[in-house]
Amino acid sequence: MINKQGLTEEEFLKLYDSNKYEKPSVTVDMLIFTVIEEENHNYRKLPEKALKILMIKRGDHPFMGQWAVPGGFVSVDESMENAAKRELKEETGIEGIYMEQLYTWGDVERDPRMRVISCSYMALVDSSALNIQPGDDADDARWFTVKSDMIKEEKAITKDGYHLKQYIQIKLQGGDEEIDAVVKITKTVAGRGIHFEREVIQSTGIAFDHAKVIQYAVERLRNKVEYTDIAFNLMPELFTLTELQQVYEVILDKELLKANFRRKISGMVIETDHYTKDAGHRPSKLYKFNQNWFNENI
Amino acid sequence: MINKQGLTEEEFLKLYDSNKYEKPSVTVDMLIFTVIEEENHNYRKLPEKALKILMIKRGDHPFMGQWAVPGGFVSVDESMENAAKRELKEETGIEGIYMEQLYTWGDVERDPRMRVISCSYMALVDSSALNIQPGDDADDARWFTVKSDMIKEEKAITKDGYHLKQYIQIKLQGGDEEIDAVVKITKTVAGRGIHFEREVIQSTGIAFDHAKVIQYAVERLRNKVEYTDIAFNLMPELFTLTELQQVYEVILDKELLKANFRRKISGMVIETDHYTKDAGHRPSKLYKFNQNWFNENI
DNA sequence: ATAATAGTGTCTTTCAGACAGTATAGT
DNA sequence: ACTATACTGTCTGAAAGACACTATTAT
Repeated sequence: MINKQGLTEEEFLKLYDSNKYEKPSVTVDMLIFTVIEEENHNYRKLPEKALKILMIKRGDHPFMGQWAVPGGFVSVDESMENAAKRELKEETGIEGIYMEQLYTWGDVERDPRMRVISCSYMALVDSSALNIQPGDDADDARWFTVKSDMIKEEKAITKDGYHLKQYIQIKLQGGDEEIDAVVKITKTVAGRGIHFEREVIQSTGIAFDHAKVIQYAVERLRNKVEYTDIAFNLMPELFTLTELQQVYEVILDKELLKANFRRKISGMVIETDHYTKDAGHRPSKLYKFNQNWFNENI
Repeated sequence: MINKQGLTEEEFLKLYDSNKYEKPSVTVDMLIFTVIEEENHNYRKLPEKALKILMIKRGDHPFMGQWAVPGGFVSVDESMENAAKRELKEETGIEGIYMEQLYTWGDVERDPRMRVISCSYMALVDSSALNIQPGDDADDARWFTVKSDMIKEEKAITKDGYHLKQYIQIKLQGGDEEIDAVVKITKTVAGRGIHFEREVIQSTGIAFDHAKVIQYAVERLRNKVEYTDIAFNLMPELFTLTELQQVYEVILDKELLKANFRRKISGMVIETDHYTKDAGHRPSKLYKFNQNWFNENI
């Protein structure tokens, strides 16, 4: 077939100049979450758990000294998913874990160096795989406890709708570092039109716009925990139902009733013959993930 | 603050070379859906509705003569969302409608011209705004009826899990054109690892990998219709509950029971004093969208 | 009168939330 | 015996599914 300039597809492709226009840079950002047990002092009590995210201290400008989510540039000859896997491995040594694409951030002023479009991925690691090796262009890699709480909500009525503003505080705590930020989510309703906007309005120590990326990821994780089996990616091979419940509670940031929780997840797990021991109280049966749950249910 | 090379942030930014590495091109693709009434022959019967997507006939290589979703390149000085809005307006004349980001496709061989990363957006238009003007680099723009059906499902057990392959046929029909494709979705479960892959395995007349983008969008739309108010973006200002139900049915591709449907959406609508007339049967009350539904419920 | 749609009432089943109760290891 | 956890049974109310019934218009 020949086009208007009289070229075949082969000729067209040979003549095509892919550098006619200036291009943005593309990066991938990895939000790596895990749930870790905190220190325990009472031999009888079970250890508490906390949701953690891996952050890297920036060793160079811009945002030097602040903490950022690991990530890097996508080169022209690798797929975005492979770039994400490569970054994950380079910066943490972790491989073969659960990963899903979150969102692509395309604002113009995200990076003071140049125009950068960033595609964020969320990865979930089970707490047993925790050998983090900081990469080259980073001073330090560290797990931070994540807290995400709505601190204010405002509603303003307009002539044909309203604005709803939610202020969500992201608090990260890791060792001696405690950094936080506030993300403002604006929902604008006008007539039948609905529009969302997410903006970092305050940040101490969290680099770039990563506070809103983290807030988005936590929101997605909370949603998905309720209706998928995503939480099992945070569990070791064998686990007790109480441990599983703790993971749900830590993500949802609320307490659940044991009997109801067990009823709800009963189809997603398979009993084993193993038990915990030496716990200072009644031992608990160990369970494993039921791979077939999703297909039985949908 | 000074970095390892002894540069301040200002100096660093001045010296930074953003063209060290070759960059991929970035495009936005717009999946514009609407629900339109089909021709009606019986004066008494209500017209049937169909889910439609806007496609553009490619006027040049590659995929010349095939149909593609509207889209275009993101320039370095516009945000991705603005690029999406601009494309929407340029190619269709439509403005100010519902739009959400869907997914970013990052495979290496998506476009024979060069490496292209494509971010897809879904837009929903109400059926009353239908003045489509084809843009410059397109021969023709047309609404196609969308059908998405699973035609085959295979499960193969492996030593520590299984592969689940779903074959989904995308059928587009618009005027004299009838084009289709098959998308294969592979779910690989190995141990606790889960991985999804989406691949176009057959396509007649649908350009690039757009068949899988459309399949993904329809899946998302079906999900969101069930638990959000997204369907109202497809409705005119005033509508009957039967029309609303038809929109739900067309998206979900199944019939719903009237009484249950009305109970379910009762909180999302507000009664008006208006009625339909001249319909060969009992007139119907007109409703409008209840802007406050989401906030009352969450 | 009739065809076709508009609109309501209610029975049943399912599921989430709340709570009370029993069981069992280690010290 | 005591403590902290493991595990189960059941009541309640809300929501989803199924179905039967009444109401109203243009022709």
